[in-house]
Amino acid sequence: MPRSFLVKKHFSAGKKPNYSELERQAAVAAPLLYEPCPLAVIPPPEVLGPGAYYPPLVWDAGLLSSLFPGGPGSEAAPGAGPGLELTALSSEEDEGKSSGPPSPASAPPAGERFRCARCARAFSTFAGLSKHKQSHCDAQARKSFSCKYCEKEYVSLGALKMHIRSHTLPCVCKMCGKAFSRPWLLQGHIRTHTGEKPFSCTHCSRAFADRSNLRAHLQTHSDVKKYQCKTCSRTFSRMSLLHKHEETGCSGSR
DNA sequence: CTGGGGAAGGGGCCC
DNA sequence: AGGGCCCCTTCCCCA
Repeated sequence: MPRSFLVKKHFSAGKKPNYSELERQAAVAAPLLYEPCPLAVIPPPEVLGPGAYYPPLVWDAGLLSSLFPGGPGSEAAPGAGPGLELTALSSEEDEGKSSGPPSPASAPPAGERFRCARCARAFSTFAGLSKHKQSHCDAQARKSFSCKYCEKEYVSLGALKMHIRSHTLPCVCKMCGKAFSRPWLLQGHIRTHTGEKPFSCTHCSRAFADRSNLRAHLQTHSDVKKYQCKTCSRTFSRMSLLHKHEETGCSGSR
């Protein structure tokens, strides 16, 4: 799944929000910053000001259903409360509904629209796929919690629920409307508005909003980097740098 | 081109 | 069972 899967972005690619502008607004909107889960809670322009306000593109059930007819949100009762919509988890629905919104770009041929995530065998109907899934051995059958929005399967309901949050994105930033799957992801995002950087480097004066980024930074202080090219023995502070090095063609010497 | 920072995603573990 | 947190990873952008 792409990193940005279903994450609502309100600024065009290549453009970052004006954080300094947002920071100024943060003082005004601070009490509105974090709302654990409810949806559709973007303050009006008069509250946030033009710098922080984005059009009402809240990633809620209504938008989901408009984008994915028959997909996320379309089955939620009109009066259903906001927040995490997990009604989709009932075994009843999991059995009878097709998996979620197929990507238009990756839509398979009509004859194999339903593919078994286990053995990749394709079926023209969901019923055929369901029947096929039951034919798998017991050990495989134990991994029986299937996502209705995609074809991922999990061994536990908890794991499935966690995964489904990545489809429903119940945590919405009140500053910019961006939606996240988990509250702590939203908290990390809010730091981009507030400028809070609670993770400090013990070797230099730099501070980071994210622990993982601090960890990556600490590698820059290390003489021996963590990731080594098997061909030329050159070391890198990040795996991504090593991958990039390998992709661009390691010459085999340093 | 390379290295580094920033932001974000997911799985797994613990309480 | 659910939430919080940790860790790892990826992607984008910039110097």
